[in-house]
Amino acid sequence: MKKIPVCENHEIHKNVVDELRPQMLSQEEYNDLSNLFKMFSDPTRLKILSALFQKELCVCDLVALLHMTQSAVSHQLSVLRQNRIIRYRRSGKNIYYALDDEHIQHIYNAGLAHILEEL
Amino acid sequence: MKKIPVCENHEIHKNVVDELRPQMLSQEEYNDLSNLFKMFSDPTRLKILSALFQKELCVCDLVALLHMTQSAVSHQLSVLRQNRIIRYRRSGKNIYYALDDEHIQHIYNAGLAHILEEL
DNA sequence: TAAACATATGAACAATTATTCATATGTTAG
DNA sequence: CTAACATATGAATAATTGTTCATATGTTTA
Repeated sequence: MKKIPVCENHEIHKNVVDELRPQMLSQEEYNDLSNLFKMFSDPTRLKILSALFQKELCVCDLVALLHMTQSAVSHQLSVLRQNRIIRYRRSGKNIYYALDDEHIQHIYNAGLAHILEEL
Repeated sequence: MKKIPVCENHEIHKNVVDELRPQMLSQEEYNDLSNLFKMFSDPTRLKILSALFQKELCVCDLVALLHMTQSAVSHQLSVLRQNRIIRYRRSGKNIYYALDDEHIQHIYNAGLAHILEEL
């Protein structure tokens, strides 16, 4: 004789959950938010972002700075671009990338504060 | 006749890169930081975190709130635990989870501010 | 116009990840 | 002690992801 192992029948717990529910975001908002944080979840992208915090840079600058292939850097720039984290402008043969939003640095710094405190 | 397509020979660009380099973090710091943000890069984990911002909860509360299997929730709790994002305490048959650090909510809010502004 | 340069992009591949299923562990009630 | 409950965990799997390789696109120079 099997029972579903979920404690929804406990009245106390049910009330707790009912109180929480209205405060939750929508599925779409959680998706958007997780996609945003995904942009910060790779070391290469973090390097690119922290370089762009300092100044606008072209792709070859980033390639030289990161010691990575041009293709790998370009692919990550493409991801950041598509998620509106960075923007670009063309200048002759070069394409210069820059941050699209000052929020980005704020998110980055909030994370950095956390890992620097963990010593 | 092939040439390496990297603009390091351009003196201007080289100076730019040399100025940036000392400001960069170490590889290990970028790894730690990306791992931290990875914790926020999944909708299920974000739901768990935003629920725990409000109050300490046991696993079955989260299962009821998220409408997910106990196993899926438990696995994500395990990930968050191992990364020291949340802590737990046992109380009888239940295990209660709570945030380990108030930085977590700060990072979350910084991200949330960004997506809510994008309307 | 052709060659060189700077960057982008598609396909392929290995690595990582979120969930499910089955089962194990630890706790309490009877 | 045994059954029921609450939670954890290992294995399997499908989906996602970061990099590489090869090649395409767009710009400038000669």
